[in-house]
Amino acid sequence: MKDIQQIIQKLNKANLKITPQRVAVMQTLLKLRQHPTADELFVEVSKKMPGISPTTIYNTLDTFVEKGLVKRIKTDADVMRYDDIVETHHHMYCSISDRIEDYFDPELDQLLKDYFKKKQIDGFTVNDIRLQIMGDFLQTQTTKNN
Amino acid sequence: MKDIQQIIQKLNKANLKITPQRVAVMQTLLKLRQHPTADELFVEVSKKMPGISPTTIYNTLDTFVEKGLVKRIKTDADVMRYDDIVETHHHMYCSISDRIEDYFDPELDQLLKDYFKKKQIDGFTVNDIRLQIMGDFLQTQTTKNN
DNA sequence: TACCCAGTTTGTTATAATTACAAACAACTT
DNA sequence: AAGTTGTTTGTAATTATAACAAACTGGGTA
Repeated sequence: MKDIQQIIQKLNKANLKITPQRVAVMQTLLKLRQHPTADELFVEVSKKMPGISPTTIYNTLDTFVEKGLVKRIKTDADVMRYDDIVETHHHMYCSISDRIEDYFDPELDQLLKDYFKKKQIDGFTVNDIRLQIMGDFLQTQTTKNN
Repeated sequence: MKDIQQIIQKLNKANLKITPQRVAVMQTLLKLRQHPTADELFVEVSKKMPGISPTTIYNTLDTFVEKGLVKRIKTDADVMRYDDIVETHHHMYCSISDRIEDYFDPELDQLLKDYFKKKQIDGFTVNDIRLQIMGDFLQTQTTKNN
């Protein structure tokens, strides 16, 4: 198992203690295709390491995300939000507050449309493209909503 | 209140019965800035219409989304997913199954980077751009994962 | 205008994902 | 080898959302 060595290196680089649980979670994450959920990881890791606590999975993943070893898909926000604007637009997510703003840009939409018309993705038909623009709102007045 | 008339028209166009609850939810959604959550809507609508059930809020929103009167931000999927790939990439979401695939495209990344370098968004600093490419995987073998 | 019924709303109850917390434990430093 | 700090565990709490069946109502119709 040479990839265990690599995992250990990764953890070390991130200043994390080497624990069997962390190694197992990372190993499983690397092995699984298809972006697993925390629960899927729990089930899978449990096969190798019965008795591991779900909490550990969550903790470990949080730590990994924090250290940049892993990314969360979807947003970091935690609940569904609703938007009465149905026409094409995108969203700016603030990394500090949980502010989310609309971003309209027909020029960009056209650009993307053209791009994907030219560059087909094989085996996939594109219906809609949504940008999540991550960044910071400049500290003018608002740090609210934390 | 002329916007109530517009709401009624919208609902009619979508073949939905005009109920005070639906009007109130839509009205509130239009009024609130900041993409409210279901719960925020519940609180806000409750002010005008005390006793409205949370379930109604959820039902109403689901119906609105179904009829295209409203959009859900984030994904339609329901849980967080994790990805061990930290380098820039995007995701293709299948509208039929809950399959999610990686999409790598350095050319596109460059394009977007250039685009946003040129076109600044005022009051906002862009750190990262994530595309959610919505569509369908062609029915080759897999309809799994539903 | 009164009636009817499909479509809505409601309350309650269930489920599922995630977090809080404190006690037990183990990795690494010296 | 021992101690401190970081990690894991189990349990219990919280939160968002869905299921369900009973009660109700909007709006077409007799």
